[in-house]
Order: sequence, then C-alpha cells, then structure tokens
Amino acid sequence: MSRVRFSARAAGGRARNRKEPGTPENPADPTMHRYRTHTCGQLRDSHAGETVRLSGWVHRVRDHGGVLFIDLRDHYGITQVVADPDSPAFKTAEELRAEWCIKIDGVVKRRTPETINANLATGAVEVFAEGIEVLGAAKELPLPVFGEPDYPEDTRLKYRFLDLRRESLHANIVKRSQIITAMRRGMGDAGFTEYTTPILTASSPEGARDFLVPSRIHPGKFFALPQAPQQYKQLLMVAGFDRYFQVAPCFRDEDPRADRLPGEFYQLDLEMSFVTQEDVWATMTPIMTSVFEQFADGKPVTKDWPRIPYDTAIRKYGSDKPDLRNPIEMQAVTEHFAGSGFKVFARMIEADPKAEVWAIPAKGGGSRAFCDRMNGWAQQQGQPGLGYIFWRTEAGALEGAGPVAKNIGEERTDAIRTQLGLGEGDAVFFVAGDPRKFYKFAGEARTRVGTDLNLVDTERYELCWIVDFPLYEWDEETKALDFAHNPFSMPQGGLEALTTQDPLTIKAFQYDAVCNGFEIASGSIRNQSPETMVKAFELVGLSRADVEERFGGLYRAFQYGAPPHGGAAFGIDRVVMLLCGAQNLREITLFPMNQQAQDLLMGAPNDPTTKQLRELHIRLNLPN
RNA sequence: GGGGGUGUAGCUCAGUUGGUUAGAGCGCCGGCCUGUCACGCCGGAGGUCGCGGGUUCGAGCCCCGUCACUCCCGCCA
Repeated sequence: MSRVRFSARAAGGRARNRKEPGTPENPADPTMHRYRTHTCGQLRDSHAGETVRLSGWVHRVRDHGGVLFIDLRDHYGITQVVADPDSPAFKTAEELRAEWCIKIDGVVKRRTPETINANLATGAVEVFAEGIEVLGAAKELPLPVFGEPDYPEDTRLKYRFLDLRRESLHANIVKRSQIITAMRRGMGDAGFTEYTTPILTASSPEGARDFLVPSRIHPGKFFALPQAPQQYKQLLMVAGFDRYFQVAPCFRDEDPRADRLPGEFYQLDLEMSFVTQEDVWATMTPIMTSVFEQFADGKPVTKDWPRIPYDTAIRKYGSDKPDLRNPIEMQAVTEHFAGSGFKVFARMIEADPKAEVWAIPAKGGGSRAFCDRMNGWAQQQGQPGLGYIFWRTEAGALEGAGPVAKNIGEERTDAIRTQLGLGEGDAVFFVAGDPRKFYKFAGEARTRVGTDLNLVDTERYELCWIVDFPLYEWDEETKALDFAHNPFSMPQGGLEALTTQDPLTIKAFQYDAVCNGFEIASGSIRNQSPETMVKAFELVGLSRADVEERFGGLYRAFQYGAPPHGGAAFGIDRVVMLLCGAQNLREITLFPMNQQAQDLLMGAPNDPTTKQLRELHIRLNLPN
C-alpha cells in the first residue's frame, strides 16, 4: 500500500533527538527522546544499524506464529516492525490489536532484496523490536482504519477521530490546510492584508436565515453570526484599508447539499478600493490559477479565464455555472421550426413571440437507442419528451432520422445540421417554449448528453468568470421585483439606469467564478453612492428609512467619503473539494455536521440548563 | 415544508412466488503457521430482518404508519 501522503521533507528533523524535560527517560539510553527518535515515515536504508524509537498506531498485524509483523503508522507514514520469538518484546507484540497507540524500541535493519516493499517510503528497511510499550489501548473498533472500507456516515461522524486516521480523509485535511496557506501567500504577495472581523454581529435582513445568539446583558435582544463579512469589509474600504482579505468563517442556517455544508463554511473573502471589475478579475485570476496549479496534480488549469456574460451562459450552457469541460454549446434554431410541419413547435412559436427552440448538439449520439434513452430520461424529469434528429447514411446518402426530421422535411433538417456542424453518427435534441422556463432543463440535458457520450474531459480544471448578472429578477411567488444576487452591487449605468431603464434589463457589476460546474466565487463592484443605493432599494419596495434602519452602519459610512470599491469571496470548501476530487464536503472537513445539522461527535446542538435560560431571560416554546 | 433512495450479523451485501433452522465475504474471538506487507489455513461467537400495527394457516418478502441515514426541490443577498 502506498503511503505517499507526507513528503520526506515534512517528516525530516521534526522529532530527532528532541528531549522533553520532566518525562521519564529510557534507562537504556538516557539521551533518547521519551517517545520517538524518528517518525514512521522517516527511516531509509541509510539508517541501518541504528537503534531507534518509534511511536504510532498499530495499523495492521500479520502474525506468522514464529515471526510477527506490525505496520506502525503515524502522521508521516508507515514503518514495518518485526518481532522475533526470541525478542523480549514478542509477548507484548502478540497482544497488540489494531489502532493501539504504542511505542517501540528497536534496531533498523536493511531488508533483503526480495522482501523490500516498493509501495512504502520506508520499505527498504524494517525495525526489529526489542521493547514495546502500550501508550493507549483501543477497544474493538466501531470503524476500521486499515483499508478504509465504506462505513455509514453517522458512524463515521460519531467516531470522527478514527475516521480522520484514515489515509484519504487525513490527506484531504492536510491538503486543505496547504491550500489555505497557498491562498494566504498569494493574497499577501498581491499586497492584501488579512483582517479579522466580528463573529458576534447584527442580523442582516436580506439573504439566508441567520444563526442567533441571545444577549444576556440586553434581555430579549440577539446577536447574529455573520453570513459573510460583507458589510464589515465594505466598512474597511471606507476606513481606507484598500486591500483586505480574510479566511472568513460564515454562518447560514440553511438546509445543506452535497456541495453546501450545514451551518458554517469558509470563504476567501476580499475587497479592494479604487478598482473596476477588470481590476478584480486581473488580480484574482492569477492568484487562484496558481492555487489550482499547485494542487492540481499536474492536471491542466485554465490560465486565462474566459469572461462569459450571464445571458450568453444561459443560452449556450443553460446554467450560470457551466461546466466548460463539456464541449457542447447550445444554439437557437427557432427559425427552422417556425411554420414547419412539426406542429407542436410551430404552433408554440406562432402563439408566443417569446417562444424559442434550442438545439443541443450531440456529437456521436447518432443512434436510436441513445436518443430514446434521452427521451425517456426527459419524461422521467417531468418533461413531455425530448425531440431529436440523428443522422445516418442510408443507401449511400446522409439522412436525418427520427419523427422530427420526418415532420419538418429534408431541407430544414439539413439547415439545422449545417448550422450545428453535425454529420453522420451525430444527433441533436430540441427543447422548446419560453427560454426562461426551460433553460434549466436544457442545461441538465446538455450535461446528460455530455456525460453519457463521454465528451467531458474530467482530468482538467476549467475556470471562467460569469459576468453581467442582472441586478433584479422577477419573483413569481410574491409578484414583485427582487435583487437577483446582491443588493450591494452597483448597477451598470448607475443612478441613471435605475431611473430610466426597465429594471429587469439592468445589469450589475456582478460576477461569479465557476470551476467545472461549481460556483466557486461571487463578487461585485459595490454601490457606494447613498442616493443610488436608496434608489436601488426603492425599486424592490424599500424606503430610505428602511435602508437606514437595515443597513444603518454601511449607509452612514457612505455619507463620509466612501471610495469606489469591489471584491469577491471564494468558497474555500468547494475549491478544496474540487482539488481533492471529493464528491462531498464532509470528505474535506474535519468535524462536519450531518444533514440534520447535528454534530454527532460532540452532541451539538443540545439542551441548555435552566440556569442558562434564566440568565438569558428565555422561555422555551417548543413545537408539539 | 415537500419528493426520491436506502434500512437483513460490527460493516458490505444476497435472500426465489409469502413456506423447514435467514446466508456469504470482510471484521471480531480462539487455534495453527518463521518473511508477510489485502499473509495463509482450521474452528467459533455474533440476527428484535430499523420500529409499530395490519393482512395471512404462515411475513425479511404484501399493506398502513413511523423513525433513522442520504440525495434532491424549496431555501442558499
């Protein structure tokens, strides 16, 4: 088994000959450190002949009756320990069980050529045990470490300390720390300074649900944990700090997803003064590209991130977080269906000027079996179906096949084929209606086609900026205008746009960073003009007084010489997840909560004492 | 708040049309074994089939309810 997670450098020199005053010394060699002279990842054949002391966990025991092998593991690696029947340590060695914490004294010996284990960094040597001390015995394991077989999530969380001993999770956590270090270094090199902002703060009315913390000194009042340091970082800009960043804990009381932790997560939060959005992109693109390259294990990383307007992303990819590893780009083919014999689409186009037909080209998908499978999938998704054409050679001539081709005729079929650059063995799928209603489904179909046809190169990191987000969106439920993304964003066109333009057509200086289909950052140039801010909020039905009340600190700050500023926040957990190749945020988080937002190891949340409640002037009103 | 999936030994899973004593692999315990590194061989323990109710002569299997875990929708400026 390979134990390559820790570099030789990390293991080097850490524990060598370090004495710990006040602890019992080894009587045989009083200069020896109480617990270890080397780590378990350190010994090489150059150490042969040395008497060493190792401490670690019993990874695995192989008992041959006569000779007995112990794989001893610590943070740095694994070393094979040999116990011979004539060794004074043999009797203890026979008692050892998996995951006991032990200390062994022994002599390093070179392995004979045929017993060298090339999979182990220390595989050229083994340590012949002369003494074994049990430092911490272990009960029968609820969760094996060796071999890391699949185990239920709740067991893994309850015994997280064992789970974290497992190689892959242990390595992910180390990598996470290294990635954050690289981020800090990148930000520091670019002239940013890290400032910490309060954890106990005021509830902000927009956005996600807040976590509340009752105030003892002010009965009936509550702090909120910050959903992000958004207002603080803007205040820092007003305060003249210019380039701020922070590895910032963020708290949102929302239901989790595989790519969204419950409760708390981390952002690489940053803000800059006197910048345009071009400056933010120009600053952050090389920093993040470098972070990705450092941990991508040689996989290609986009250097020059394309900037894709939001509207274009929706039309081409059906998503504002497109996976650009998927080469499929959709196109509108409405004209080819207008007045055609395919009545379902033709009537739709006639009846509704907003109706369009989008085409999802599927290179290599030109078989009836594949097209039918996609159609079946669409119906499973609650769609009426998925129209398609596929091209084959029939009697020496290229022919568009399928019911759609039959209905629209040869000429239109060929016009579609030409527009999309398709040929024999290819297919195309059609989605029709009001794009605002079907674009998400079209995007899912694009993903599905790309995945099923193996068009997606998974061995790369494709990064881009999605820019020009709309400032407002129409909320169907409340039948009212709402901020699409971030109420602090500057509208493109400023105050004038707000007073003259149809609000739904106004873009914001608002952008996301996207990697492989995941939104990894969001940012904007902020609206730092008090009058523009008031106008922007008026359009969603909030008065000047509302703004003063809800964003009092920020609104006040903007009255006193606020600099133009903007920034972004990168989702650290998601970046780490991508770079670790993990499918779930729990695989890159030390002590995550489960889907019900419970910490099964610590038993949080739990009941307060009556004394605590009394001090806080809180009486519980529990649901039935 | 809603929907899907899963739930049988510590774990991963099999279990036929509803029919005898619910099985396998891994792990655990015991024994044997002097070169293994996923060691090997022999033996053993271990089950409220998530829980409750119903249908039936008979339920792991069918029905109803419920709980747990997980994925998704809502939510996530």
